[in-house]
Amino acid sequence: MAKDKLTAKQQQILSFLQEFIQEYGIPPTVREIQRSLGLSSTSVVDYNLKQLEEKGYITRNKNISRGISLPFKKVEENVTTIPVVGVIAAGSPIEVPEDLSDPAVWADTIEVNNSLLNLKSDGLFALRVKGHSMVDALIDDGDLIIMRHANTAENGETVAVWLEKEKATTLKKFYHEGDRIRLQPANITMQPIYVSPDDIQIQGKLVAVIRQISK
DNA sequence: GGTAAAATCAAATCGAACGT
DNA sequence: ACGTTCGATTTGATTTTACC
Repeated sequence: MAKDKLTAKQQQILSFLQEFIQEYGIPPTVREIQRSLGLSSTSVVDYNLKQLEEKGYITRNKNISRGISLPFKKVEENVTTIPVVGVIAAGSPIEVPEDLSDPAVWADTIEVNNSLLNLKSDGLFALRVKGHSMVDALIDDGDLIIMRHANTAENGETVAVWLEKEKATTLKKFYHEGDRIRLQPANITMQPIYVSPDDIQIQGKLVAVIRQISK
């Protein structure tokens, strides 16, 4: 696996590093990191920096002040990093977090080589599918779906929809029929849901499906 | 058999000293 | 001023033990 998991603290340090370098052009000192995280010892910072270094997130120059550097952007030019923000399932309540830029809400991320998918990278997020309501659209339990943020949809598009009454998000095909909306499961055994446009909020459109067949 | 309490072990943190 | 190291301490998770 490409990515080792980071602890919350390491995430904090990493994003602080990124912001600091972004702002001042130079990396912060150990003590500045310490202060910003409210720690009482620099050794904690050192400890976590070592962890980060081992996992390949940073590089450190020994003997030099401000010797931390980020190995040029984990995200290389031809790779798009997409946050996996949660699980989507017909019927059960799932929040799609608003602030996708906050790493804290990411369950995980996936990296997709741009040559595999013809994508604009902005507004993308991914969800793990739970349930079988979309089997006839080649989406089944356990699949990873890549979505793009959107507030509107055309008829026939597959969208993630927030159902105001159920307080849930679900994946369905979208059809606007007169003054109501039909949310059609792509599963012959399941019935469509009819809702008023006021009761739903479109979260995003389906962009791609990733299915793992075996390990 | 099931579980709460106790023991154990590793990871994380601290505070201070030391090195450049 | 800044980075590094080290022993002691705390915290958290895991395993073992003891008891009903």
